[in-house]
Amino acid sequence: MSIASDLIRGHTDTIILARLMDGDNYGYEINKSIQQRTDGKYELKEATLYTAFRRLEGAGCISSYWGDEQTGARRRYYKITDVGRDTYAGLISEWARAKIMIDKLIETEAE
Amino acid sequence: MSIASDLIRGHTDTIILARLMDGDNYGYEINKSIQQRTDGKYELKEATLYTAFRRLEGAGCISSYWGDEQTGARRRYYKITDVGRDTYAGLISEWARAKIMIDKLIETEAE
DNA sequence: TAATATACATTGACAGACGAGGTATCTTGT
DNA sequence: ACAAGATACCTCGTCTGTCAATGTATATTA
Repeated sequence: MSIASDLIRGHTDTIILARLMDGDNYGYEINKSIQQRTDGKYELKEATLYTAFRRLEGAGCISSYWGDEQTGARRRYYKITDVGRDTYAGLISEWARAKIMIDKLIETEAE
Repeated sequence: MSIASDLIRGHTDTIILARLMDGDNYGYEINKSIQQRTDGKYELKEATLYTAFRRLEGAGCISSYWGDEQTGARRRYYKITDVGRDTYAGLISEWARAKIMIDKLIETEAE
């Protein structure tokens, strides 16, 4: 069973930044690694992915450059910036707090 | 520090259904109990709250009736339906799975 | 040579959150 | 008496993020 995308919404940037914390990477490969990590249960839709790249680049969290592949389709690589690293750290700790808060909110009264 | 609403998005319905699992209640009071549970860190904005009531009622998850207060402002009470209880159970288990999935996705490679 | 995979990108529609604004009643302080 | 604030409801219009649909181009494989 798949997960409603509204539950993932708000994590897209964190997910992408996490992948770039592991090193420079390009869109298609990033999405593949997301699918692998979730055993195919989740993938970012391409439109969502590229929208997020634009957003993150506009915010100064990532920078991009074209790869120098001699063969195959061109690849645009992304690199996380210092701002991006700070943002990532902040999002991680926010998630930790949000998890606890949501759990509290969706609990029913003890019986 | 407050929590980005995009992290809560997708939980609004679950949060409301959880409160109604504890018994019939009305909008203003539901929102108060949400604030109390989070020590004031979170509240549903009124527009969000009433939008969600309409959505949940339209989906058959809740029903509503006017309270018979003799004094003070009128109150519209909501009651969870059987469909709502099933929906709540489904959302809870989906959240459990989503939490695990998100944690996997925002982790960086082990070093 | 057709299909599939790789790899990028944009457009337009849609849904949920929410600021701003509105209505009405009751209580409390001055 | 009267203003301010709390209680309690509601809607409209805007914004943002997601995503289906669509398009481009190259390489591999059946």
